[in-house]
Amino acid sequence: MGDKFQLIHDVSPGTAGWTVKVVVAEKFSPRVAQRSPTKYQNLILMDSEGSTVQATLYGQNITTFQDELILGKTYLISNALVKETNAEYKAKSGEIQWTISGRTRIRRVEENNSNLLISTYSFTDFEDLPKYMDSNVDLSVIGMIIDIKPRRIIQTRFGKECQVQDLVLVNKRFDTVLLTMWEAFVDNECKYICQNLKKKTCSDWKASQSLSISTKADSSFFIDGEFELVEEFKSWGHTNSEIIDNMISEKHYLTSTPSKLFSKLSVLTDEKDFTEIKSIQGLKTVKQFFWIKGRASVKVLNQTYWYMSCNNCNKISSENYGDIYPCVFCKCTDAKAIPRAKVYMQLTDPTGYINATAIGNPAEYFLQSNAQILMNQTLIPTAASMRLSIDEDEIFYVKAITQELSPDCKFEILFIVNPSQIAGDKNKGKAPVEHIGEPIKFLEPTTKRSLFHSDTDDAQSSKKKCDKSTIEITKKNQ
DNA sequence: CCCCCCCC
Repeated sequence: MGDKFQLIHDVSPGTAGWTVKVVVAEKFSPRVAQRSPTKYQNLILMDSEGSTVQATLYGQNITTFQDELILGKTYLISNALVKETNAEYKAKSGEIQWTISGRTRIRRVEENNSNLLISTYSFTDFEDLPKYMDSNVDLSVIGMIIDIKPRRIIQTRFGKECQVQDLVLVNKRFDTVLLTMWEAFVDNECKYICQNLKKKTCSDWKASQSLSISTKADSSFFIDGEFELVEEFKSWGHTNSEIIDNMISEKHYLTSTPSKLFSKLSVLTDEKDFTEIKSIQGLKTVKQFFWIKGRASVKVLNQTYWYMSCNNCNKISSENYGDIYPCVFCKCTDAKAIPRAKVYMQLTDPTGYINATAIGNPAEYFLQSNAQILMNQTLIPTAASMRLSIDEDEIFYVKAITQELSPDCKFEILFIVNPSQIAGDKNKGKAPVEHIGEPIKFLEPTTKRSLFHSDTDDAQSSKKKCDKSTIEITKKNQ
């Protein structure tokens, strides 16, 4: 890791223009907030000095960035939202948290910093595992996978059905342990391991497949995509390929496993990991559309009247104007970063007022400006530089988004129609042909889910899954 | 369709 970049400690709330090179040291499973339907995912990032910072992803960004921030990989990160952790919860003052969102710039660096990462782990010897049985401690082990058993369904003591799958690990002393993967780990990590197993010849695989497992909290465990994480196991595997071959083919560690030795180190018993159905039953986002005839004006002058966007999907971009880049949202490989107008304003009619946001065309129409001008404008605008209020009635098509736990609706202006454009009452109730706004598109509801996302998506519906992996002890192989 | 923020 070079040192031309800042370190985690150099970045405080308000620090500008920073870039930190980090390794994704831990990646926790996405969770649903206890007091709101918000989904969040915490990561631990580590810089070249081994300092760490907690980074959080929210909502849709979790799936958006899941292939972007891979455990064990190195990234250059800039422009994350940096703030002190909530005073209500922080253990000590000065604790910093990064929020990763669409405006965060993330660049993959092809560097292997696994040694740095590994150096922060303390691994428990397989032979010491029995003393931790049933103690519910978090620990890490390191080893090579030499077998994957079929997945199976078990019933927990609460009657819940869980899918599990066993892996057999071997360490450098040829001790074996059975690692049981639970729920989402079966769908994700086990599937991933199996895929790689099929792609490679047996000797390639066993010689290079190495991993470290952390049962820390609900953290994912490490499996490096290219299996380069634990170099030392590569050479060990090559040197001892005959013995490992024999273990794989003979499987004598299985026949010599007394079932009574199977005892879980940790069981999912934490009641607070489960969600009461009644607390999620009524939750839904209500969206309503309606028309308002009235006037609009900007009340908050000091706001940002634009954001950098993807020319393909309009989502926020972390790139510089004009740059061609792969968009994390729409996956367009040659997206272009272009400004998009945005304005926060107040709508009034004789009965009252609401605050509303307009984005894109309606914003440009209202401001009588365009995104590029807005982007280049450095001073707080005045009425001379853009229109800040409309002095005659216009018709606004507004979307209301009611948010759980937020007392106020948020309003968004989808388009603006000048009343003169509407000829008489014949068009009443119809969308006008000429409107100032985005083209109206009627899209089939789409789902962005893919198989590999099912973990996160299920996590919010069924709340927290039991995604801990437990280590079960098998008889040693010698 | 887009912005903002969000959790322990």
